[in-house]
Amino acid sequence: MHLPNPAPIDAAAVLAWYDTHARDLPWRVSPADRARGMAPDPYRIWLSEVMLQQTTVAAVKAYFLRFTSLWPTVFDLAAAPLDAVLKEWAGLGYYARARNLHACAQAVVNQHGGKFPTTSTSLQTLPGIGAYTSAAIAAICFDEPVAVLDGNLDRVLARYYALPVPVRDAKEELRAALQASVPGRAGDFAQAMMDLGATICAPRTAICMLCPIQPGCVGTKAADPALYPLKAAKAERPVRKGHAFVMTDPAGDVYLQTRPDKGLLAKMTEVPTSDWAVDLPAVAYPVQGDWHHRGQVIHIFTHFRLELEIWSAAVAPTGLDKGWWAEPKALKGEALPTLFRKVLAAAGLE
DNA sequence: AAAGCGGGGGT
DNA sequence: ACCCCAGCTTT
Repeated sequence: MHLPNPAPIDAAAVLAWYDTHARDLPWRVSPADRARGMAPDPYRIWLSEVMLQQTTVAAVKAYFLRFTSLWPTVFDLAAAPLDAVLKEWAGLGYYARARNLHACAQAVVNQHGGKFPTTSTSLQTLPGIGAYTSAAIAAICFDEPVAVLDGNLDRVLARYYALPVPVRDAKEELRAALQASVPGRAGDFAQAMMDLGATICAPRTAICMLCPIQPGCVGTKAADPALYPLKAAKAERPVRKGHAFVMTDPAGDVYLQTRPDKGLLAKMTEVPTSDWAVDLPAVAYPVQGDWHHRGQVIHIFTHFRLELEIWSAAVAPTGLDKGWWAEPKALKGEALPTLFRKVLAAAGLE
């Protein structure tokens, strides 16, 4: 074991800090309102938590406000077409989240009468809700005394315990240590610890002087807390290359199509491309036309770097049947991931 | 247990 | 250039 006898976090100190330093977030019930008995809306907490998976608060805010404006309740979201949800999600990334979000809304409506389950165990059976999100919803909405452990908390706890191994190799120990620290105000505690990780114990800077749990922090005693968490070996990012084809018809409309149901950017909108390969494939234009090279687009995915050669041409609107022709001014409303917005921009559209 | 899956902002 | 973020699902 790496933590033979981990001291619990001083939850009272964390909560006292939170009472005066809680961030003001669109989906949050403030600690003062919570103390008055105001309870968070599980729909809004769920929506925010799904959006926040691997995504920063700053990026989420506008999407959250847009979604709750369009679909104020889980019934509204469940009744929306998946296409509309994907369009609104475009640009936020990890598009499986949007498909699971829609499926989850429908499950809540059709199988739970429109009410979210109230325990972490039952929440975890829903699409797109895993260990973290189920715990977060149960704690924040229903004060279930459960450990809410995310990447943010991994870092805080690795520092607090001066964890001598990468977090990956001690995940359950950290969870047990956090679980042993959860107080009655479980929801506020969960949110407080995340605020602590975001504002005090941040990835590169730890403002230990302001930290409510600095007295018990082994990382500050033993060494520089910023040394933690220890990093596992890094994997190199491979490169893939391909061609992208932007076609306009005599009316100036752009040819778009829908990506396959599974895999990368599933069901999102794209322009035709070649395969993406280690060696740049030979150019094979989709149809005849006066093709021009419009430069290169580089896009970084988590697991590879993509380099696309951009080609554009004015073509006759025949011989293409999979997709549709879209007016350039309507591109903003399409379910285009950032990659293909870059492609269209390189071709002089958008 | 490992791999696949986006995008953006901070440093 | 690199890091990392309120992770989940599939294999």
